[in-house]
Amino acid sequence: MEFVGSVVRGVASLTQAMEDGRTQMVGLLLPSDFVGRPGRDSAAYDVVATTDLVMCCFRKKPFEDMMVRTPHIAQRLLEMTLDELDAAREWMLVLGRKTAREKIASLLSIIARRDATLNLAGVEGPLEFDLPLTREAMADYLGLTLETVSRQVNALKRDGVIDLVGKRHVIVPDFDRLSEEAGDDSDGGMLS
Amino acid sequence: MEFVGSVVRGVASLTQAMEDGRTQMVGLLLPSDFVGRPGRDSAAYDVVATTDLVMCCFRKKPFEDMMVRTPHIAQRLLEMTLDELDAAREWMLVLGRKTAREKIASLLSIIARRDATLNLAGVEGPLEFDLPLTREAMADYLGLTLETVSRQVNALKRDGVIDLVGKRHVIVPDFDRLSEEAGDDSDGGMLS
DNA sequence: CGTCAACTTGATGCTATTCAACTTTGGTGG
DNA sequence: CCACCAAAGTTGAATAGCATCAAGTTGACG
Repeated sequence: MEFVGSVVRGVASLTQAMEDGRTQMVGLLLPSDFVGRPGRDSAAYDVVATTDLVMCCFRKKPFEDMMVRTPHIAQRLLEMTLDELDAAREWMLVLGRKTAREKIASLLSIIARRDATLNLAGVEGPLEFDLPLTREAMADYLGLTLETVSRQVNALKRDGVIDLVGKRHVIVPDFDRLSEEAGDDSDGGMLS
Repeated sequence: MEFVGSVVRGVASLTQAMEDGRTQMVGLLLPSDFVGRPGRDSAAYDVVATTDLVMCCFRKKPFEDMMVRTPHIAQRLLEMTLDELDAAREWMLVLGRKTAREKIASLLSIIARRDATLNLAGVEGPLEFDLPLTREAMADYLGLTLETVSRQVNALKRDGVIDLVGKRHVIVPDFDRLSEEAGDDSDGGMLS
């Protein structure tokens, strides 16, 4: 990898594969995410664009030089890396302990939240967004098969947790309901 | 969390839990690992010692001040965090895509490797170490139940991949064999 | 020698996978 | 404009793998 940079528009995925073809997505790169590993040569993972993608890139070497000269940048990068580490660990809980339905709900919840904050919408009222992933990509992210993804997405639709327009456009009428389904259950017992 | 520090002796675990009790270990802290989150107050996870533990601690505030004054430290910390991120992502593949048997083999493989590098032993000949984790802790790390852990550990023993002395002391006669079982299959096809 | 936590083992059921067929969608060229 | 195709997605039936529940067993320690 000759470059580092950050995603401006579109979605890319970071995947890891075994020789027999089993694949796990280990990172979802949405707009504003940083890509690359200053101080490392090894490209440990495959980076693949899953939609049309616009990135803002720097040659790695000059960037690293700048890092050494500008302590602020290293500190900012450390913060971003800690955020990524948090995200990775949150995802470990999803992969290790959640059911298929909860996994789907978790993914939709994350994308919805990201999309909402980016599009300056409040968390009130129905959220709405396009899935930037195929069913197969979702399966690779969630540690499921694409068939199971399909079944559970449609189950959530049948149960009114989400609504679908076509196969990719998702409407979330009640975000708290989705969070419950994800097992995140943020609010606990709100009133009394 | 008032402190940051690093593990000197013993093992601690970083876990995340859902309200209903499901638990996922998101990090295994072995000697030389760093603990804590400079620049963050939130204690996002539970840190629990799983054996007797000796740590080398600093109060967080002075440590952060030192970080600002000494760019080197921030850069070293960034490297360590990137390593942790790699480890977390490797573990995502384990959690998402590996079978119970492969998960067990992966865990043993990691502990064996860590233990070997720490005890300055080569990777040749039989490796030998004590499991620093109960079956339940292993289950929480692997996203399995403790019963499945027990069954698969004993299956690996029956198949001669490992040998057990008591319930905790593990002997690995052939590390490559263990790697194969873990699905890591490093060597591929060595001779022709 | 009794007790408790860690661990093992067995029987059963459920969830997600597997394999296979089928449908929908969007794009291409006749 | 429509027939055709490939890629994406859906659906069904059968099965495997792990979870669950329920007894046991072992080993360390008072």
